[in-house]
Amino acid sequence: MQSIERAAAILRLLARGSGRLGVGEIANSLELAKGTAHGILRTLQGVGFIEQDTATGKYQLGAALLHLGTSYLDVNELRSRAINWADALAARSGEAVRIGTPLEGKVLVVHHVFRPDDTLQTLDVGSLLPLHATAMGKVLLGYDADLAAALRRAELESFTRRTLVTPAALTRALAEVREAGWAGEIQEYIAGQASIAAPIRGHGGLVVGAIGIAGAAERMLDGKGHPEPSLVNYVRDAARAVSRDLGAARW
Amino acid sequence: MQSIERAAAILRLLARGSGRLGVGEIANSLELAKGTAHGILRTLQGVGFIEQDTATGKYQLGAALLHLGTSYLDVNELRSRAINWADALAARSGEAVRIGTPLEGKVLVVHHVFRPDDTLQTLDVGSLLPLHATAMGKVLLGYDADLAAALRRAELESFTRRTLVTPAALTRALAEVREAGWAGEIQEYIAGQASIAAPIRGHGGLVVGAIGIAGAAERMLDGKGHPEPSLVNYVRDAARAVSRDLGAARW
DNA sequence: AAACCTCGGTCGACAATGTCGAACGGTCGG
DNA sequence: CCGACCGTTCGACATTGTCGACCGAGGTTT
Repeated sequence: MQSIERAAAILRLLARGSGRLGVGEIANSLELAKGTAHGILRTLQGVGFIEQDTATGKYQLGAALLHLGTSYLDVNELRSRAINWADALAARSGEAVRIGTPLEGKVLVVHHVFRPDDTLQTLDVGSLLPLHATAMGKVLLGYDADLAAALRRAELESFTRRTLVTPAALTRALAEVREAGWAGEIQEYIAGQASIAAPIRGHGGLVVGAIGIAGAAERMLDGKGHPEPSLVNYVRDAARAVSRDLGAARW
Repeated sequence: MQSIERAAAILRLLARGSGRLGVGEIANSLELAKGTAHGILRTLQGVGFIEQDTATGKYQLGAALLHLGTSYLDVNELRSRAINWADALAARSGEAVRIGTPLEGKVLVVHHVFRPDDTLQTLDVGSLLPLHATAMGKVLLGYDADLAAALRRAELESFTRRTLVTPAALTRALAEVREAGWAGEIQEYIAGQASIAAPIRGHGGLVVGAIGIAGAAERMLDGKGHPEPSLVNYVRDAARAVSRDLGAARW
């Protein structure tokens, strides 16, 4: 059903570009005839998925998507089961908690609990984080061979001096994740920040997501520069609890 | 482009039903052949807009929609311009602030600032509120004749004893809104709650949204049971400020 | 001020594409 | 064990989306 696929590609393009795009730019990016692109755009506008700036004639994402997106949150079982455990984990660890699931070669944040007592934070439910530079991403990569294989074909973007950018380093890290049953990340995504995450398993023991905490490196690490063991245990306990709620038998 | 329209109808259906639906149910609701519905569903699944429960075979909304929805928030000019004024309004009024825009005969909440000092609230960005039972909705209806005409063909749902359910009462209320330049609502949506809202105007003075506060009726009303004048002024000032930011010349 | 370019939008002919209904195989309930 | 129901597959048909050339408006350059 190629017209729907093309429509989806247009929406993804508009979401990535973070701005307004014209018919010509869209048709060019997707290698479509201008007329074809125009037809799809007009239909998407009709259903409210995109809006057109009356002044410039350019297109941007539409309001109907916001409602669909939050409706997804209501239905998402991973999120609804994890929500209580996430609050508890935030209270025990004193750090911000996130729950993520893979999407388009990134980690989609489906839930986010702010760090207790710190009010100036922005909610990043719906944002996409890199797979190779976050603890949640490493967990998902470690337990999903397809995901790891897909990433190996792409270039590993560097965010800080400590980001793992070579496939060899990443492969080694993922093996450690599988052995340990959890993942850590120290200043590989944001300088001064570290994170810890563990896998959430669904029905048959399959990893469907990850739960993790993130915060200032000095709070997350012990004297030897490793992730604080007590925090690791909090995260692993939370992950196991959520997995149990989801029906994963013996994890 | 009917296949895209049908795909959008399926997504709306899944968002409304707040649960998983089977191929048969979807095909029935939309009066499609089962085979046709299946084709669209499989494509939507391919692009991540829906997911299929492996156990029951039923379909639900997918993760890609969450990212698109939050991407919409990033590009929405109404929201980005209003965000600072909304914080100020919340601080001055001491109440929760919402910004809304019309969508599918409802009010879509595009921004929400919690009431200061009260932490136990749920973020309802992305939710849909009724047009006829909220102050924001009345504002949008008062300044958009098409919207009001569309609602007149539908039944007015009753939420509390005070909800306006007759077209005559609503028409009268909307006339008052236009005359006063703001709208109030007292226990018409949720018992014990009241709200005040004012219109936000875009470029040519056209009303593109509404900003309002909502809270416990005893805090929102003066001795005579009317919306507290000082709060009304705070809301109107905020609405004017946002309108100015959006380029509305002399409002 | 006139010529030019770029942009979003329109149109009509062609065929690729999505539609439909019937048939298949699985599971669940009686 | 039978029957009903479900998601899925398949192939023939024609509807529907695709394409590229053309149009007119707005802005820029000459």
